[in-house]
Amino acid sequence: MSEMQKLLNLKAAKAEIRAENERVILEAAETIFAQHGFRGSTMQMIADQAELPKANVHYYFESKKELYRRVVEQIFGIWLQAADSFEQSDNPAEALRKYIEQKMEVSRLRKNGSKVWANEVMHGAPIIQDFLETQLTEWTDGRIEMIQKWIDDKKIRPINPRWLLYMIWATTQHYADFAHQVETLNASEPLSKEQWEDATETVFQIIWAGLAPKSGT
Amino acid sequence: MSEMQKLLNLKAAKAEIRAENERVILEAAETIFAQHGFRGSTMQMIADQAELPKANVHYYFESKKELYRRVVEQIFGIWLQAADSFEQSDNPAEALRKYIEQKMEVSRLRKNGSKVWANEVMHGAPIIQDFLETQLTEWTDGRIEMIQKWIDDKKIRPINPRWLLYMIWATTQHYADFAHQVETLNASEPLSKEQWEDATETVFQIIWAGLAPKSGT
DNA sequence: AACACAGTTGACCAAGCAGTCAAGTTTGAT
DNA sequence: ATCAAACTTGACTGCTTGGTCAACTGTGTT
Repeated sequence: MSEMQKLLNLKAAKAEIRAENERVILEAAETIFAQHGFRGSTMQMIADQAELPKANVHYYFESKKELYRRVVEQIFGIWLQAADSFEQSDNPAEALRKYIEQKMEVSRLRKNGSKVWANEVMHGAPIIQDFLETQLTEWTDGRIEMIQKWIDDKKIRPINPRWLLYMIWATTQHYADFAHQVETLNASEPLSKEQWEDATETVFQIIWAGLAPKSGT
Repeated sequence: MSEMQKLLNLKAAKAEIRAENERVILEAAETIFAQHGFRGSTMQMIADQAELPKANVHYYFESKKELYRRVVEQIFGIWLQAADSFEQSDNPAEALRKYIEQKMEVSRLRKNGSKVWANEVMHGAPIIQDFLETQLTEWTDGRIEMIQKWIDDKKIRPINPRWLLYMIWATTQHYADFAHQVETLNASEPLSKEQWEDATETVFQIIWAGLAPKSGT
């Protein structure tokens, strides 16, 4: 083994421990922050969820704020990833279907992330204001332009694209952020696979029927 | 003045002070809870917002939880009031328009209330679970029946009424709960009167066009 | 003037919490 | 065996905060 190789092995082994622990803590933190909000969560709760001593959590993340910021950043990544599905087709019906399906899937599988994001925005986005002002603004403006083009090409009826986007965000995220209410109104049972599919289809159907130009024109 | 009259005057004067102070504190609490969540809000913040000493707030409300419960109950009242507008017409288009308009109006004028409600539900509704299980369930089931009748009468296309209701709730409440995001994406300006009207109209248009039976059938 | 009683308030306290620290342990290299 | 460096952890600390309390004020009655 060369000097370099040894060093790399050591570094790699240590890096793996670090990576794994950070992953575990971030996952635990997402769960706890989603359930109790930032102030309602304690480092002890997060440590217990991660099955680590509290001091160990502080070893990997300087402060509660820092940990929270990392959780929120991760979520924004997922949000952007889902957003890509908007680009996968030039056909409005297909693009919208893909996007709605993807957002519903995120709501189903990453409920906690969605809740943390909602909480953060609801409280004035103290941590992620810059994301909103830069990346989210750019993405939104781009999508609005795209939808406007569909309107100009008479592929969909003329509506304000911005309110359409908000409608899709709101409707799909509702199933994550208000999951507890949705469950309570479903006889306190989580939605079944069939119900998720039905809800997704219904959301798409209503929005698409609401946008499609009158047939025959 | 009779004995009775005197007593009543005194009682009335005192009751008024109490009523007024409770009103002021509840309003302050709604604002603070909306901004910071339950745990993020301190009694001191609420007292400052109400321009009263902290001990005085405790004189009128036994505990932070009690105060919070009162705020949430008040909001549920507003929610139910808005819900009534669903009943004002037998015509689906009119009933839906009224309901959407009403919910958007609540989002505009009672933003804070909506946020507190969202927060409460997102955290598992620890305080208002009974409301969800009784009143909200009953109301929802009633409305679903009503919408199902519209479908049976071919007044609207066949969709799952439940997902439609969630769509309306989500979309309209989005403008309150995510007001900060909406503002940031509006060049950090609150929506103008025209924008509120336009958004309301767009929401109704998309949903109604999404529901209306194909013309000619 | 004396009293009753609701309302007001500054000062205080005990609990809970984020963050620190110093004394450990583990792992791989020499 | 020894060392270095990353990782682990129980015990501790200072600050924040919900809630209490006892003294005080204002008002209307007798």
